[in-house]
Amino acid sequence: MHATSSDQLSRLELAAWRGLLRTHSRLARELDRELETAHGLPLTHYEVLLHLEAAPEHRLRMGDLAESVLLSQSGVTRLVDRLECDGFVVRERCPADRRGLNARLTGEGLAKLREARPTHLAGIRERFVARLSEAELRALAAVWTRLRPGID
Amino acid sequence: MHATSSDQLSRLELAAWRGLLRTHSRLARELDRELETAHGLPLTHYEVLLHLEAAPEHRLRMGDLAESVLLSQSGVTRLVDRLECDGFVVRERCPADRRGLNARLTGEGLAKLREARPTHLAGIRERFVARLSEAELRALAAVWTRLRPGID
DNA sequence: GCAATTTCGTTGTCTGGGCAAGTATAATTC
DNA sequence: GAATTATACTTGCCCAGACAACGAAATTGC
Repeated sequence: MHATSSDQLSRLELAAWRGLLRTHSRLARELDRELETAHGLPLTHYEVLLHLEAAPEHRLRMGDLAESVLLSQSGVTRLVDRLECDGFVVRERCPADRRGLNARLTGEGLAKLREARPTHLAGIRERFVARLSEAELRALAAVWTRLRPGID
Repeated sequence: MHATSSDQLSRLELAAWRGLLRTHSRLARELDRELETAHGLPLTHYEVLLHLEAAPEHRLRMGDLAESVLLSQSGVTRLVDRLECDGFVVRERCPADRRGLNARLTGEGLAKLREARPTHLAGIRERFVARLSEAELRALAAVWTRLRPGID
């Protein structure tokens, strides 16, 4: 094995780390392009629709949505603006807490999601899932679990 | 095992995929913040310095640099602009091909890199490397290899 | 029940980065 | 060797997203 001094990374460590950066960068770019050209839908938009579909009654508070799609609150405000313009989502004042808003998926939004989903799933499958064995998928999932913050 | 139909992902597949997105997002954000607050150096800047240091004579063509840091050419043009303002890098017309430019690391740039490196390495170690076993690191490296484009 | 504080979302502003067009040099073709 | 084509960067323009400041509603403390 390579020595692992405190102020440098071994080749293995470096490969594991830089691979994450490179792979993510490439896959995110490719999948976004694919979705955009096939359906005129950027990946961020797709992800909002997806999370809304999965939510009870197809609605989510703005803040929860932000967390789901890994964006800042203001980022989501504007993202939902665009989706509302497209008619894929509507904002509804939340009755229980009148500060809050629910973003709700419209029929049109759901239709768009269903149209785009096969493309995206196929893209993930082709570039990611299908290239890995079940053992490798398990290993990945285990790694992500281990890396969750606050878990020592 | 979960069935793997052609138009949806199994839980395992989903966990492997979404984990990549989440983990990358969180780590990139945290490491960038850390470097920025500790040394006033964004992660992208750090990466340029790092790749230049590793290059022969501490210099790289703009295009090669773009590839290294996973950015577009215009992105690197502007990134090098900023680094040149900071005095960490200089552009030198390439004698062999006078269209081209080399970005060269300055002494100041090298000093800054050396100042920032321990912070960044410690960050990677703490959040990533140290949480994984050697077997897991190997598994990750293997996965990245498998996912390289054009490899079936 | 009225302040003080906290929470939820939006808005103003700024910055980084992508694409397409532009400029300059090199390579190729005839 | 002149004209075309290709390559290496830069620039103009645009867009998405972050942060901080803000308003509105809820919660807490007294």
